[in-house]
Amino acid sequence: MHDERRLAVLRAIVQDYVATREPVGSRALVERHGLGVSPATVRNDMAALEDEGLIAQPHTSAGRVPTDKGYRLFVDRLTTVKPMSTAERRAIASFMEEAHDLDDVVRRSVRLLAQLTQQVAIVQYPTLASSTVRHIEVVALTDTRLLLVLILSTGRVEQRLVELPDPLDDDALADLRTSLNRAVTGETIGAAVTALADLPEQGLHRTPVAVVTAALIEAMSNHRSDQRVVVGGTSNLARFGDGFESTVKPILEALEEQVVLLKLLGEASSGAVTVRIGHEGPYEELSGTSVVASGYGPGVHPIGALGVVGPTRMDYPGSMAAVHAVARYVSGILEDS
Amino acid sequence: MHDERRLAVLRAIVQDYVATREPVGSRALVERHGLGVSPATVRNDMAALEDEGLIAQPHTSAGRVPTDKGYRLFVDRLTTVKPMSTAERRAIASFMEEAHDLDDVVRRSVRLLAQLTQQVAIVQYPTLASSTVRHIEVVALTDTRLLLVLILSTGRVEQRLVELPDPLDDDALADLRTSLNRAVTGETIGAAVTALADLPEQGLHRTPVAVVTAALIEAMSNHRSDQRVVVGGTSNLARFGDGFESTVKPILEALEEQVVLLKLLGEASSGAVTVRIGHEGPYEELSGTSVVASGYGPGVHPIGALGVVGPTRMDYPGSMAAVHAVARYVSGILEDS
DNA sequence: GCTTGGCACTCCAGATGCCTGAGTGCCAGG
DNA sequence: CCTGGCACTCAGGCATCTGGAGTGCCAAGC
Repeated sequence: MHDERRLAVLRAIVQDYVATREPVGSRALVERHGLGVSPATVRNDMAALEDEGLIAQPHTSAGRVPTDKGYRLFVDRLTTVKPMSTAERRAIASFMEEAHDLDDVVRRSVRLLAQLTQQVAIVQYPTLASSTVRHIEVVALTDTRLLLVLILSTGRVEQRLVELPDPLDDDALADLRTSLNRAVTGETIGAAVTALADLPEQGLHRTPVAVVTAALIEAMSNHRSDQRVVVGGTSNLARFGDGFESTVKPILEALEEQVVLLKLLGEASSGAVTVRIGHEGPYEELSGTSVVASGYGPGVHPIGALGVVGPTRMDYPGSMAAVHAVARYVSGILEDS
Repeated sequence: MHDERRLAVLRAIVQDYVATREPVGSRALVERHGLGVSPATVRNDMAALEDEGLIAQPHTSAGRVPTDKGYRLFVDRLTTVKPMSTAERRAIASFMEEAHDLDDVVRRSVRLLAQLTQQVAIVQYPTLASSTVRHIEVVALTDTRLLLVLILSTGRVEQRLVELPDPLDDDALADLRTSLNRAVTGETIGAAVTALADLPEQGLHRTPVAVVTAALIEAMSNHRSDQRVVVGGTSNLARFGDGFESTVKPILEALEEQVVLLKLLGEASSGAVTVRIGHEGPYEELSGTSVVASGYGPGVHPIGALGVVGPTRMDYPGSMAAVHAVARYVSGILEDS
């Protein structure tokens, strides 16, 4: 059987449906794409595709719409990687290279992704787990209140305020600063935590040093603070179309929950773009949406992730290309910083 | 004439319309509120109110709806300050007191406001202009790359990465650090900028010191970084009701533009709650929305602002009370930190 | 002079019914 | 295996109708 033509029909259906947002019929299909066969033939193919669960019709005598399974097949086998135009590459580069600060990089990435894909963009900060400690700074705000500033290799800067039981004089402060840095500088977060726990004074209770190290350990191992995510392009939800309550609201809710966002981004290795379509995701309410995501980071192991969220009916090739490009660019920036 | 009754009618109309989202008629009015008069009388009053432009009817033979002017009169003269219940006060306190870090305070405030008002909440970080410099830390990442960390009295921490033309050794770094801090610690941002500009080495070009001070001056006077705003509760937009494209989309767009947000919050003195209703705002597209905002900060001069955005048809007394309470709470926290 | 009941009028919203066009499935012939 | 033809289905648009909620005005009453 002409299996390839059937797949071509599927591809055409996906493309047309994405473009028009309307169920696509056999006649329109042969007209808009140059399949050299008659509508009747296409109808037969469609029937077969429907049997396989790749497409469906909203009601009898309406056109066909791809199912989640259909989209899946489309992205897995029918998508040709659409490279970004050089103009686009240039635009990305010039927009991103103005950023030096990590915050800047993240914020710009979000805007860029949202802009490129016309969808909601999500960018996760580099995880703490994949960073090493570059420096710890201890600043006395008053004599019983310290600000700890933790500077990580990825450019992240975490702050923490601690209240001391007893005042600490300048010399003690300097000692503390050097001993802390000696213990943890250059270490991974995991190693730093154990190094801090092993510090001689750690055993004693309620000493300033003990309080500070405890706060640092808490800051480093606290998963909540690890989950920093930035969202942008929410106004693109307006393009979502019909069914506000049922589709947009759950998304807005999800976007407010960092935990949910992180689950959506999932784990992807750097460089590889993951696509999660409709029901494949962990949340029932988000069944009408897809997520295109990628890890980023210098090596193979990602240190963070970014992606876009949109309706299942979305431009997968375009989104995948954009996510891929931005992830690569961010990786590059982080590499040499 | 019975002016007070007319106002009572207006108040009743506003309350009912806010509650039901539907134009309110004369009969329903006398039934739901205990006005001791007949529907016919109320109709006369309504006609008068309509002449004054305080209410309007969507079409002949429909109930009445308050106009912007009507809401304005309502908030100015007909609103009795509804104090928060002690339970609510307690909830606010317990939720907020877990925050120490400024970031924490801001994030929690947003959530809290969104929760209390069931609307979109906006919280601005303390402005740089109203802060004094507490400390400047200079960390060498490599020998030609420094991370400047600027710690302000309000708890804000700004970072900036600078690239040096020539390597800087440890001693020079220490000198730099102390001289910077001697120059600016305790100064207001404005004074700090001039102090930095007056540093002896500033004149020389391309020295490390010159590069660093230039970066600091830029960081302190850069208005873009001054405009940090956090938004939350966007999923409450779903309660907005009808007209997605026309109402919700412009709001989502506005929420992505920091500049617009700041304009919306406007300037309010600390402690006083401002209400901007519909067309009173600077943006035509946001004519269906109102903003309830307040400055916060220890003294009378606000160091930041926060508020909520919602449909003109919103619960003004409740929102005003919530905004007021949160602003006061945030002021309190910042006072003793 | 304000209030009130009555009454005629308006007009939206929802229900009903009809019709058209797009699209399908199937069959018989090439 | 493709194709043209044909009967069938059904959503969506359009017109029509009706009920009900609400109004404005007027004349009578307190």
